[in-house]
Amino acid sequence: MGKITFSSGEVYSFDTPVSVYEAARSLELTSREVIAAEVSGVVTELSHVVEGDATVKLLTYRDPEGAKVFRHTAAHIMAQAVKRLYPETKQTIGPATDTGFFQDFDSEVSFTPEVLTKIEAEMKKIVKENLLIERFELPRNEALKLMKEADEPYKVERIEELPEDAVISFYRQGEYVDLCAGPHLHSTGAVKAFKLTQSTGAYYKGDQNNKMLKRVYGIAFPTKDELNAYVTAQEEALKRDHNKIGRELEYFTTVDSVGQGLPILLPKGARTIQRLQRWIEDEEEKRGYLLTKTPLMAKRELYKISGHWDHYLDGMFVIGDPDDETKECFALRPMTCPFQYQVFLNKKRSYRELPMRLGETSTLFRNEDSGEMHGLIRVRQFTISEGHLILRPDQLAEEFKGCLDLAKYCLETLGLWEDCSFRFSQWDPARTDKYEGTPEQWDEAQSIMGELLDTYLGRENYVIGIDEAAFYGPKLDIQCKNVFGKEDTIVTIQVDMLLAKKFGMEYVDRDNTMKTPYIIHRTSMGCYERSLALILEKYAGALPVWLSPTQVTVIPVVADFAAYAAEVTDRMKAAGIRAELDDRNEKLGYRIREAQLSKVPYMIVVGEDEQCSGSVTVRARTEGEGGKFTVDEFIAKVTDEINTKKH
RNA sequence: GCUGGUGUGGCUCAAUGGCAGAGCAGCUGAUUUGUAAUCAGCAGGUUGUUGGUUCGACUCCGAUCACCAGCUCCA
Repeated sequence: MGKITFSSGEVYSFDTPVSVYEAARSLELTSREVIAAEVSGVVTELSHVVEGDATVKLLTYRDPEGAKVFRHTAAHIMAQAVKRLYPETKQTIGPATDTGFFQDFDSEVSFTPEVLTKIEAEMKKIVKENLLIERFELPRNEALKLMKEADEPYKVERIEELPEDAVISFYRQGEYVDLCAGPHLHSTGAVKAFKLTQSTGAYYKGDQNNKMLKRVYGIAFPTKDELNAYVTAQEEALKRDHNKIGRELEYFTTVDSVGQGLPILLPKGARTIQRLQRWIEDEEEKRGYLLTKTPLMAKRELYKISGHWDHYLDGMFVIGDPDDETKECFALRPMTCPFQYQVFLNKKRSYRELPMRLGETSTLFRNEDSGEMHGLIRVRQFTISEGHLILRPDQLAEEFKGCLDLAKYCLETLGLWEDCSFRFSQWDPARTDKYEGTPEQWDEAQSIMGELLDTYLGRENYVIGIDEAAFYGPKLDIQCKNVFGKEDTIVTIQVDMLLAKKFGMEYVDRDNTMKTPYIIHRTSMGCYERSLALILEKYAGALPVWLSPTQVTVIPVVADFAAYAAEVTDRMKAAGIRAELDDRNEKLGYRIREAQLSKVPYMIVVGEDEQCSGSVTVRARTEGEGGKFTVDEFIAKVTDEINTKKH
């Protein structure tokens, strides 16, 4: 009748339909580790019955698809436990995620840590009961009847939303039945190690106009060791959290009376951002950018032209009464565009002046919702390496590439490029109220940008995000993950014609006609605060030498050598190295320890030997970089690292 | 904004309705030391703020602010 070809090469022939498990078992391919199967490219359960020729790959937890099946079953076990403990709870969805699983419930129960502990205990029972997990399918009307009888309104709604011809499947484990596409494990007994990690709120269907459901997150593994290893790894990752080490290492702080999302950059943080800023401004100057400096606020009238007043008012800090048209009203700027455009608009422009690349270290203000702020990553006042390129159509491709090259150069230099991914953020044609412009204009901008992205990045290297565009145009967002695995945009490059038209930006073309230029909005390394946060996490606080607030700490062994230590410090400072002297009356080992805790790249210890020979003994943060140097050698070494921005 | 959690000196934490405490950091003094914490003393708190319950509140209840995670939203 047919044959099953396993990915390991074995072939099983059969005359009557056979389950994957039976076939694999007869060939002795199963083990306790096998948890699901991919049959002719479709992930399914081991009990799946094969009726014709098929290729089969047996999946374990080590296969990403297998892990998802495993976690999904863990989610069902949690739902079953919740239904046992709190039968009034209504179920909604409960998928596996990249690292674990969650379930959304509609329930009066407050899922406090104590309640989670109770649920975990019930889950343990369900695992111990080792319930068989059975799939069954029902016609639509019977499926609806079943879920109505079970009083699961969200499931009823889900079935009603399914297309007419959809297969409606359910999974049963013990007394628990759930509408679910599957697949699942063979039984509940395999989920040996799990932990419920947190409970939060989540809007039904992700829409904040809907009811807020209660979401419980968990993680699950085949063994306790794997669970413990994961928990330990998470704890280690959190030690890199910029919000923790950035405060401990005194890069920034926050003050209640200053307000949310308004971090105070301490001397170390300010110094590092200053280095970044000078570097970017110089780099952009080399690449033909013209530096501008424009106001941080403007009258309501400017934002009415740009569209911010209609589309972004909630995001702005307004000074004055926005509804009183008889009085002047200002707003702090949330974006630089309308300000920097005034530079172009200053006089009549010729095609010969294009491309005009304008750059500005631009401080912006955005009135984010109170729950949005996060350390230095999401704040209400921030400074970005802003730029607008005003272009003839024939210059668009090359200049777009130039922006990509610059972003790549910046992120590579910071060491973040390898952690970045690309996102083509488009508008949502169904939500025209959110966006300026016509569908034709959006189609034009998006198709141009799509072509540029296909050419310079390759289609396989970016994902598309619908309804993520700026209100005036599509964006390429370069995304970087923080220590919690959450993605944020670090660099953005946007193609826009709408605002140019709104502001009446034109140039006289070769044929003496007026043309509207294309504009690229872009950042080169993005927001300074956010970049600092990400490099603090990347390097666990041990910033590359060129960005370290202090590059060398000079420590005399005893006070007798303080004068020599001071001389060495001064020589380094004269050479442009940020050196500090630590000649406090503390034990040598103690001062070394403090320097290490501060993550300074180099510390220099000087005593009698060094003073007599005019040398320094260097202890480096990174292994292999230390040793004994003459002062000049060491200055040359550090200077080289600063100049090459080594990391 | 919503859900859950947290809030005690600069930092890390103790005190489970009955006297607010420790270590580190800080200050003063002593110690003159060769590679991860020298010794002693001193000072530092209206327990985020605020209202209530109580003979009595860091502790219980309400409000509010901030911080953390998630949702939604965004550089």
